[in-house]
Amino acid sequence: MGYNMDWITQVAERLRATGGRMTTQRRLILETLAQCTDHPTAEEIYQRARQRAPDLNLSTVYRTLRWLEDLGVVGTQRFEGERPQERFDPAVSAQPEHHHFRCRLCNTIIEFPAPLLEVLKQDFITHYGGTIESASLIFYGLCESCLQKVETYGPLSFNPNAITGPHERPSHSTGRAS
Amino acid sequence: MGYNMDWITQVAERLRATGGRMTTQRRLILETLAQCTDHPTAEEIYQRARQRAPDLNLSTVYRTLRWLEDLGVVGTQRFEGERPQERFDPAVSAQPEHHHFRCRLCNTIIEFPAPLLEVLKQDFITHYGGTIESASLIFYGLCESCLQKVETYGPLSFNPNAITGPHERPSHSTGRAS
DNA sequence: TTATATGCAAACCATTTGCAGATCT
DNA sequence: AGATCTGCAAATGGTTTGCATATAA
Repeated sequence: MGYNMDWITQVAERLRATGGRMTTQRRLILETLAQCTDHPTAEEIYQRARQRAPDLNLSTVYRTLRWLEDLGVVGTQRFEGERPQERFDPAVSAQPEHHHFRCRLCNTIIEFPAPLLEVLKQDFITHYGGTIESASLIFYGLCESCLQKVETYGPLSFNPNAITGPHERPSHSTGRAS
Repeated sequence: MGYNMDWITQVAERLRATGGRMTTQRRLILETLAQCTDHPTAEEIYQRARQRAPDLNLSTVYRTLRWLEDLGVVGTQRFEGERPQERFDPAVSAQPEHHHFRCRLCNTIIEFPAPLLEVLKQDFITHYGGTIESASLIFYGLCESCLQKVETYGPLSFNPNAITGPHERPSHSTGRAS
């Protein structure tokens, strides 16, 4: 390996500086995060990391992620239209203020900068006073590629990465159905 | 009563138009929602409504809220820094595109319009293509009133409406603490 | 009369936590 | 050695669901 080694080293330093210890599991989770190009759930991180250390435990993953969150190394967000679990974003450390677009069909997430948001914040403060410390902006829609497909093939159900299961609320049945 | 009767009647019509029935419980929940000036959780709606009908059940509240959500009558959002439960927003029907500011201290939520967001959407599409169907924008910070208090009395812990309990993650202990 | 809704209790799932044993320094 | 972690299992809390009964149309 050697990918992003600087990043891991930096995190390890911050860790030690706050009285923490670098363990095998933490290094593994960090390496797993460093390889992410997406926004995985805790479970996904767990599955990926576990391939290299089968006795890794999910609660260790959670604890490590919370610790990284406190350190400002990962961000978290929840997206609509899927199970209400958290997704973790290893990109915050590199680009503190970025926002998210999520494709309704293929679930791809695009990160984008939004410098214009500052104007919106200022607008808000002008009207309502107070201060703004952070902002979350999420766009939902169709990514370019899915848009093309829909335009070509029509709006059929095309959802390769759909996460299925409870909490999806397909039709919240209210009792005996017809 | 008589407050917002139009609104309830309108919802009832939409309901019947889709093969649903207007029941005592649904009317009660609608009336409770009509009186909301905040963004209550399902549990809060349940507690308020239950004062008039003690045998109302929480699952009925959930089912009714989901149905209203599908009808576009209530919106839902989750805010950071509190238990990860949904909050319901009866104001969507009146102002389809509004956004939220949440005060970190008193938890007040301010709804605001953001017409400038259209520019941001256009910006995004210019860079990445695709389409945007909806957007969620949340500002976190201090409302004017809390800002004043902090400026006057200093940044002590002032949190009258704080929701306390698990899921708050005060310090995610990783084992025996010092 | 009969499809639809309710209450209840149980299930579900994401996340957290207590504790005994393992590990870093 | 001694504080800090990990794995495990159990608890927690929000939300959903199956089913028998009640109710609106």
